[in-house]
Amino acid sequence: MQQLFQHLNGFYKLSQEALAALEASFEELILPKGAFLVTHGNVCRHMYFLQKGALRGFYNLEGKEITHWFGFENDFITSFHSFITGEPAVENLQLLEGSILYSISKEKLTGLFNRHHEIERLVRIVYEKYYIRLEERYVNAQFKTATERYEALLKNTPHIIERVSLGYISSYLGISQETLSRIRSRL
Amino acid sequence: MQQLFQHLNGFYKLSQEALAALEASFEELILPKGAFLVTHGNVCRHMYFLQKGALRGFYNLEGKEITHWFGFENDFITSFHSFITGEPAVENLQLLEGSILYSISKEKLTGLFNRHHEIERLVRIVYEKYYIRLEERYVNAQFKTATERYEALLKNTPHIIERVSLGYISSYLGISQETLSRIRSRL
DNA sequence: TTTGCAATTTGACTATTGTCAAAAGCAATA
DNA sequence: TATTGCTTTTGACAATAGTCAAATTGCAAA
Repeated sequence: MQQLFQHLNGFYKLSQEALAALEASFEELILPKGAFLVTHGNVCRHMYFLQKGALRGFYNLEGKEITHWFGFENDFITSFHSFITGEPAVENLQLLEGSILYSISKEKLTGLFNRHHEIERLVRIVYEKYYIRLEERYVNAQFKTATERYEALLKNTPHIIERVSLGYISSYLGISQETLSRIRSRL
Repeated sequence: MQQLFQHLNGFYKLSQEALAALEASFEELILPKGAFLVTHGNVCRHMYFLQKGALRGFYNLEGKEITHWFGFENDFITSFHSFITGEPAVENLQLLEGSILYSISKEKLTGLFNRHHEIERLVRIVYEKYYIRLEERYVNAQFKTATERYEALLKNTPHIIERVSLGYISSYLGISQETLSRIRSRL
């Protein structure tokens, strides 16, 4: 739990009381490679913190799996759409490695918001940061060529390339595996 | 101001006190077509609510203007990256039509957060909703073809096509103007 | 080591999109 | 009505990326 708290501290410094309340609300979760946190069609009622491990988010499009997201150490993870709206998730979240996570239900989180203004502030700040990050990914996706996107991945998140198979990465980059293979051979 | 309050009400219902505090903090802004809310290289210290009008966000890439965003009635507008981090904006925000806006400084907003937990809650909820919206745009950008992206635009936000010139729209879709013109002639 | 399977690369060809240049359409205005 | 400037369309060709199939590589189980 120390790792989670330290990470939270990077967003906003909480009081001892708030930290104690959080500590009582998170549950540790140890899951094997291949396990699913969220599956398509089901409502996702939890927010996860990934302490150790890796996972991918993917959905099905015309029979093919589209990987749209990777999560690693110190990421907050959920099907945001489902968690926020309460509607069934359109995507799946699956562990790529055996992982250690901490989970909190939406219900408990809402309760914490009511009792601790500062926890809601922390989450507001986390959303801000995640928003900016997503905006950057969006600009990358929309306005860069396949080669530029791969180069950005090499530069900004090389750990993805080291820990994830090419098939998933090419899907994540929105290009075919063959094209990615050719890009790599050219660089 | 009524329109802003009604819009906020759709996210979270504020008390009379909080509304009064907001009312005292927002400033009306009437600007002509072509005016800039934010320019590249300058820190954006305000959040805007667009009551009437339209605008685009764009940045320069290798001499070309890339339009990455449009704002219309009832949108919250800022250079999120700059507003949140305090760093200089990389993009410009320019009015496409004469517009009526309400503006609040980051400083005032932070003060409101401290005095009114419920205002911070409202903003947290707005961020959630904007996050989901951006996530959808991201998936569209990364995994759909040019034709599909244009069709999605027609279906989800037809007002954009009615009010914005093709040159901006093609840039927004991440395709050349000629390709967009050909897509339109084929449909 | 060898075998078997999955991941990755390569080849040949097709489809999509981009680029540059020219033409057509449209609207304000002199 | 003619002129001007801007937006949109069209044509010809080049570049980029996708698809399908086959070869190669890498790695783990036997």
